[in-house]
Amino acid sequence: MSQQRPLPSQLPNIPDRPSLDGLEAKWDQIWSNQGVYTFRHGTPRDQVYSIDTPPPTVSGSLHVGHVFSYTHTDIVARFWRMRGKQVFYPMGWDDNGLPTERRVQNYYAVRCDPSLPYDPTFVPPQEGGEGKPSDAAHQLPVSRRNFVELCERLTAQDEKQFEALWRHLGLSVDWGQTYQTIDANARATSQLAFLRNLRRGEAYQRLAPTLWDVTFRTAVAQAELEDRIRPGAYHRVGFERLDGYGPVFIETTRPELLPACVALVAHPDDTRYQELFGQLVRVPLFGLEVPVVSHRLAEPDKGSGIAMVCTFGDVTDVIWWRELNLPARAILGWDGRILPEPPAGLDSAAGQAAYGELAGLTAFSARQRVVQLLRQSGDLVGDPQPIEHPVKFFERGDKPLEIIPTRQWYLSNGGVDQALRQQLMRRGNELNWFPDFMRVRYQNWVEGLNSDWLISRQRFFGVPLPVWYQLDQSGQPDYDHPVLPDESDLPVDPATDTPHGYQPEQRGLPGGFMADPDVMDTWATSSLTPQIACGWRNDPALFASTFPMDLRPQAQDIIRTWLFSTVVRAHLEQATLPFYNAAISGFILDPNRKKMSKSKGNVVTPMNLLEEFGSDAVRYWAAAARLGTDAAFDTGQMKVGRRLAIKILNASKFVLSFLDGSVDGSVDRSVDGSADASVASTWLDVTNPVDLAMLAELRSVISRATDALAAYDHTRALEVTETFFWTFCDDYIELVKARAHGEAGPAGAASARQAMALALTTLLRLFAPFQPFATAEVWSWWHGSEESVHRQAWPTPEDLPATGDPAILAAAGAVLGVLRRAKSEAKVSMRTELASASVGVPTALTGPATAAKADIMAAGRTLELTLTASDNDIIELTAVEFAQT
RNA sequence: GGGCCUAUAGCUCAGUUGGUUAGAGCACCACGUUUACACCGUGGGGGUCGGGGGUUCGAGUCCCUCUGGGCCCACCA
Repeated sequence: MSQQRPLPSQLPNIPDRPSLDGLEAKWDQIWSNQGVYTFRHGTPRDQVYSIDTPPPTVSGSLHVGHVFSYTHTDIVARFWRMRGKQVFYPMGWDDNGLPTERRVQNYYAVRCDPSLPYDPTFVPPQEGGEGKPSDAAHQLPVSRRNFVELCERLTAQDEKQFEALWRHLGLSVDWGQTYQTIDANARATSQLAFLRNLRRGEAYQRLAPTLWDVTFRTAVAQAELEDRIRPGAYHRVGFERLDGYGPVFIETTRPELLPACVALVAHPDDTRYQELFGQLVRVPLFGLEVPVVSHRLAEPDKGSGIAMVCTFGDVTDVIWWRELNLPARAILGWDGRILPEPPAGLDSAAGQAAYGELAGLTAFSARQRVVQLLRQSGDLVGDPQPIEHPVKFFERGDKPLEIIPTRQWYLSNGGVDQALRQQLMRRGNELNWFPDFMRVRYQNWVEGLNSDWLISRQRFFGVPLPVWYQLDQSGQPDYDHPVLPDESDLPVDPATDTPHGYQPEQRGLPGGFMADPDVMDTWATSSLTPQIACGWRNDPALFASTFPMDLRPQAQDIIRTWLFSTVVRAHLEQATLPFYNAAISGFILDPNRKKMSKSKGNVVTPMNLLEEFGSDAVRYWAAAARLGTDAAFDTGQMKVGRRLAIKILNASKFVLSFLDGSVDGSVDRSVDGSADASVASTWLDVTNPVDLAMLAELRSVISRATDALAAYDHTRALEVTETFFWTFCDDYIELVKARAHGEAGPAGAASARQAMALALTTLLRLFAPFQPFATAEVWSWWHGSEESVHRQAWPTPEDLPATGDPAILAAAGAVLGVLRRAKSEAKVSMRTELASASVGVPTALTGPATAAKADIMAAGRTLELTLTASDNDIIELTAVEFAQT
């Protein structure tokens, strides 16, 4: 609410030499104590701006890319807060998943064994092991619950460090709103959502070929794949025809899968193989008889045009196997090694002997062995032909994925159900994308889905699937009728908790029960960050006032994972988008234009950066880069940002030095109130055309900056504000300095002082989202530290008078520039007086320039100034006379 | 194989529906101890807008094409 408050007759808080040093710690403390960023519960939805902050992975370190993108989000948060919204700006910590699991194993020298009981008195054998991974033999097995406790303990330390960095950077997060993706509420939320999915038939179990990482020994989802170019070789291998004609030659990159061969396949129109379709051929070495079949996916111009189908060499094999109803003859185990026993059907003595040569070998070694055997038998034609080809990898893995039949949980995501796919496509179109072209990434991904979302993982640290199975009298689980917990019991750990209707002693016994051994994909929890942060499960009032959220800020590389999966969950559970706007930040490139990342070893430690340049400076660098655009790591920009912050301090100090009880520079509108109708009273003193011109220009700056920020274009807002600010400092202040000192009388002084004050209060608020520390510091000189600039109302054009002609300031600046150039070319001080000067001014600018003539003469130390209309369209000096010294 | 982004001064980038002589900052050069600021100020030099073609009175901007860089997707025998 507006209150007319007497201005202090002096402003004692202004230091003689303003400095940025120490502002981060000072203001973080004050903001924290005053709760400047605290979200007010119970605020109606339309007065809330809610942000689905990306929870950083805590088992790593923050790098400069985080500083970059989180700054973008903070600018948005600060803008909307000043626009009067209650900003819901939580911070999550992603401590769920493989990175934490590995780190805890090494740090405490333990490993998770879900079959073990919980030990409440457990003490880890070691604390602080970093560096080399300790091998499994030296890791003490512990229960899942003990393991999770260790994860929580370790990540709590990381989270403190992360929070310290974010505070130093000036993120206006409400630190009372934090969550962890492995905390009890996140686990319960994740399990609850799963149970609801299960109840509606969206989650289901299948025994099916699964993309499998042999290092982590877990299934992985389509979204976690990446192609890598790897060397390989075509091996030309002959299959004996049973009709007595010569052999059929195929080319394969995976000869070790010959014992898993179930058919040969060629295109139905391929004339070369027409007579073979329906016939049997014999697999070399292994003696299996397999049919020759046809399928449209076989490409006549690839290799010999006829391929062997194995169970399973790649995803095409899976398609052929499924669509052609071929038998399964899997030979790879979970560890990626050839299974000890030959598959069904491999009956011949020679075949079994050959298989025995491979059993137990890795795929790589088996391949070499098979090549030797094929050479000996004469079935390999020529030498293998080296090629480079894309191979599917788990994005975190370093061995090629295999495809292994396993029992897994899936969540419907449009990969199978075409109607759902169309709905999700529409959700992507409903969403506002910044920049808009990122929408295409989403569309590409949804269009390319080829299976439902595989959400089960054969890992230990994660949210357990909340499922048990009853065991029949022979001890076999009944997968078709899972035993589920009550929603009120969540979170549960089926490995230690007992389902209703059973006794703990019945675990694992015939007639008893067993736990589903798996945990959920980390994205199965991360995809619920809006539901977790907004209290879907346990705080309906908060949920109502914050969901769907306003903004999802995130990186471009996880559109297919985090963004898409979040859309899926909200669509299935709430039948809405989870958020209305998505702001996609780019990557940070090092000076060689390579993506900066930890693995590339070219990362700068963020805290060092913040300490060296100052947080406002680093924020400036980040703010100067547009959403969706990769940005260069550029300390030059940080220096510029630092210069700007210092300039804000110094210019403000100068302006404030003129303020006393006669000048009301405050536009008294707190962020929680409405515009003060009496604001215009402060305009009455502003009478000089130069002052009015400056304020008119600033009105336009307010409009442009506001429009830009409302459209998530923070770079534009910063640019217009900054450009104006430097003109304000370099031209306007210089023009009116003498008048403000009273050299042109009290009315002129009052006008200049009032105009400067209005400009300053406006500029500080326009800069506040970008330079929170410098602006807070200056605001406190003026209004005391009890009142934060960060809760002031965002400026509106109506705050300032509109009667001025901006051309006056522009013309005055240009004429002043001509006088300065004359002095610069004469190599004299800017203080040097000019006895007289004549300046030719384009006709259209003579009026505006003349309106500022007195200020130009004072700023240019020119005793006699003649402004003449010129046909020329540039401003030029026509005569000058230096004063005698 | 399909698609997206990008190419403007030595560097980092603006350039909003096509419209005077393409801008800023950094860097560079010159000058200046100006009581807001030496973590400074003032002024200056510097660009055939990636190449080629086209539309237009007029193209950095629109179209075609080629090339370089970054990225996404794809069934990888």
